[in-house]
Amino acid sequence: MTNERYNARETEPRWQRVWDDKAIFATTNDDSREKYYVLEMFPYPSGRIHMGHVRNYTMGDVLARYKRACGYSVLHPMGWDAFGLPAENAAIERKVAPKAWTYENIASMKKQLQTMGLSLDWAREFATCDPSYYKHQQKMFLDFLKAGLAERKKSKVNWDPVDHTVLANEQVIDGRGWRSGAVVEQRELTQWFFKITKFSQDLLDALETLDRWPDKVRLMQHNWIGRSEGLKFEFGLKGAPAGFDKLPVFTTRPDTMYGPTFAAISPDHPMAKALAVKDPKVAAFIEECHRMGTSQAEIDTAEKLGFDTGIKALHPADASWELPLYIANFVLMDYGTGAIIGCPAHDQRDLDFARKYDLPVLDVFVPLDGDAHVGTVAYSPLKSETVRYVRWVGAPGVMTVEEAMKQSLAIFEKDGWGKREVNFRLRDWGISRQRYWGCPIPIIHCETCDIVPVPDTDLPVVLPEDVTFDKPGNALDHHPTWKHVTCPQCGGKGRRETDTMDTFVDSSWYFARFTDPWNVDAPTTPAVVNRMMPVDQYIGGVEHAILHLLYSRFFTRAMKATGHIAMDEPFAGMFTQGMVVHETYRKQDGTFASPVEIDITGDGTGRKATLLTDGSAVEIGSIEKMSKSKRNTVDPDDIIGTYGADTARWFMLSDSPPDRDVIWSEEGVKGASRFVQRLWRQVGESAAHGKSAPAARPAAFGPDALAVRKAAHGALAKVSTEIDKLHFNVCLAHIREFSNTLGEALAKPGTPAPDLCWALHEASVILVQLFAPMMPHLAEECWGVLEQPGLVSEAAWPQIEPNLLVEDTITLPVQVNGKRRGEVTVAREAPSSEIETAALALDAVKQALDGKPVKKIIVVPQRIVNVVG
RNA sequence: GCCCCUGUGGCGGAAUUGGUAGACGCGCUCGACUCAAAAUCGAGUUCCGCAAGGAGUGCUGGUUCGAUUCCGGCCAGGGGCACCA
Repeated sequence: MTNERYNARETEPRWQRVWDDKAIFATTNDDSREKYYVLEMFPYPSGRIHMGHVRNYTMGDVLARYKRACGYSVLHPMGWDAFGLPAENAAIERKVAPKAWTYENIASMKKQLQTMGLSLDWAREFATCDPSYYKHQQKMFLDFLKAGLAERKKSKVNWDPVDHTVLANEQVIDGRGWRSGAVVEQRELTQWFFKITKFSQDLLDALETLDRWPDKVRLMQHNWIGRSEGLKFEFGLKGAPAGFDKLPVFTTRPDTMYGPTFAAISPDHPMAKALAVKDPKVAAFIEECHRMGTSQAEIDTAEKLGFDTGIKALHPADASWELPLYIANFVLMDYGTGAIIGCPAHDQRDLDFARKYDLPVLDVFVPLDGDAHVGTVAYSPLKSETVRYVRWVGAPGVMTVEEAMKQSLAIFEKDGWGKREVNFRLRDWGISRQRYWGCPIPIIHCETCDIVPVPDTDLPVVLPEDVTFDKPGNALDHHPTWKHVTCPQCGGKGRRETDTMDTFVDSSWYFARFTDPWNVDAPTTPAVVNRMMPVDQYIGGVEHAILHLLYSRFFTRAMKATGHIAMDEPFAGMFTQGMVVHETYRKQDGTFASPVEIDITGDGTGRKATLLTDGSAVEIGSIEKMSKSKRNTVDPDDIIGTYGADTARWFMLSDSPPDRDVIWSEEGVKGASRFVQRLWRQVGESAAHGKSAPAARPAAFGPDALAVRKAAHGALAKVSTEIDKLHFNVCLAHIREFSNTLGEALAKPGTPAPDLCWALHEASVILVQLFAPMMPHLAEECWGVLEQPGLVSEAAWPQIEPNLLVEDTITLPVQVNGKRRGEVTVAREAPSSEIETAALALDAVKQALDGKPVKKIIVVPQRIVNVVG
């Protein structure tokens, strides 16, 4: 028996070295066992890991270690999402080269990750800024180009004036750049795009098949893709400029075609531009529209503005029905056709516009009172006197909006005025970034040949390292020589594309690269990638629910189309973990204090915080996401240094369900630390009993030994199913419960009988295996104490003895009229009649019935008895 | 505005998917050890009540022998999308 406290600082590095020396977490690609691919979202090498990483990688590690024990060939790799703006900012602020800065950060973060004891296959490690990685990305870009999945087009882009770069729609949040927070401007630029919209319908449909994804994420993607069905038709035009004799329009409300009073086009519509050339008033109006901001507040408060062009739009059903055509600021060019039909009675925006410009409101259906009738309003009989054209099939009367839309759409299609069309909100993915620290786009612009792909033999196009950041904008573009090349086609003067790829491209296929990062000739090795992919369980933050996950789904499809992979979906299972949050502390001057700067006294309700330096009071504030600005971060190094990685890992998993936020608290960590010591003690005591246990398994077990064995195998069964469901908090509760039971058995006075000794030792071995995925270092140490062969990290998951999971006698609760009054203990297979008799014989039941006759007895086998009086 | 999720002790949360509500942990209370404190260990801890007993899963109706679980209405908190026609 050992009385020494468990010393994580000594054991953890030791076991990490053992695992490393034996390379037990290396995965070979020719393993014949069934594969299981566990992946956590790889980190950006900012320099330090934070608690979010600790949580993310602990979850993945538990699963990886568990699946390994279950006999799978587990792939669990790690790498670095290494391109991005912070490296350039560091270059500007600290005069270090982006490359050097990035690789130094990788080195120090890797060291930190290694102290966590993760079961990673480091042999597969790469950074996306390695030329050996982005070489293949450039190749795939060219493949996509050939396959029509990438193209160059002029487009209005979101321009971030602070970062001096273009942003994808997905990267603009409330009209601001996702990184800089600057108000985004609209600019017209020629850009490279990935044609994600080619897969709009497929990306939407396939969401149905992703049954191991959170509903929330699927829903978000569903809405983001934004499919809407409607009618596309054309207005005839009177008085339009040359070349515009028809105006195509898309509407999702064909039923409102009976009551339009105007038509409108976007200020960016080609016809508006044509008008502006001739009419300075139009030009001025368009200019005014463009001045309007795109921020949320500005859009909310923006007034509807319109300019009457004098042109008449002719209703497709009746050319004599002329509608005034406006240029209107609220019409978007990039949705539908950039033109709308205005029916003020049934659209709030149209109504606002009509009121402002004094246009009639023709109610198609019900009398108008106040706001426009939208949504699922029931339809009243049509009022032909207010409607210029009515041809309704079926009985006029009450019908739902859906029904009205369906019927009117059918009429319009039948009469040939328009066609059913599907529109998506999803836009093509603009990938050009005017930044240095990214993957170069392998294109040469030639004066005679125009766009020329860099020949495969010249790949990778490597980033130059001698760059300066003394002026704003793209350092790559500023480089004196890099971009000047000869055209590979004509040998004439050429210029390299100086835009680099959006860093989301880098992270859109790294999971596939992990399957064979050694392949120098191709991005993937088909035989390998098609065996190892898809990722069986992907784990990461919900903040990537749309961007990264949607791009990866697109990229996998594009890789399939170009022969680099044979599947559509990269992630069979997806899990979004919650954040790590912490209390905030506010000093008297209003600034925040860090947890290490304060001292907390008092109990749960009367807790008081004071500043360590001068003892002044500190206000304990709200619980927030850990952030530098709130100064409520906790450094993983400090925690691991003080308590050990196992304690940190255990606490990360214990308190909250993994998909919800977890509150990091000093008390909680201490609780985890206590448990580590408790386990160490229990295992020590059990090991001592093990020494006096018979070598062979006893033929029979007494009641005490049986109880211990039942607890062990019960816990084994529960823990197994809960890990599979990623319910780590529940899983840990079961382990603690089992430890409590074992503790009680160990605390019993007297010398245990041989069969109990055997059972205690068996139970301890199982206990150690159960917590090994969460606390692997402690488990290895205990494994040795219990004199088990080899490493627990390589041991097979224990076999459940099913006969220990069923009880011969069971205790059933007895209710009277739904209220619990007592319980009966009966044989598991006892017939209902016997249970009824036993239940009615209970004094408490008789008392509760109070002499009333029994109307009915419900016996649910092995569950409950309910006596209805 | 549209769409979605969540409401359980002082706190984080369990509950075999309709069957003993509060597992497990944190905190707290009492006790042991100690000159004392920390640490550790043990007992208790949903609320009201001395007790018998009663109430109780945001509120409110309903279905059911039985509802935290299913259905309707409301309230509160959180998230996503948004001049998308």
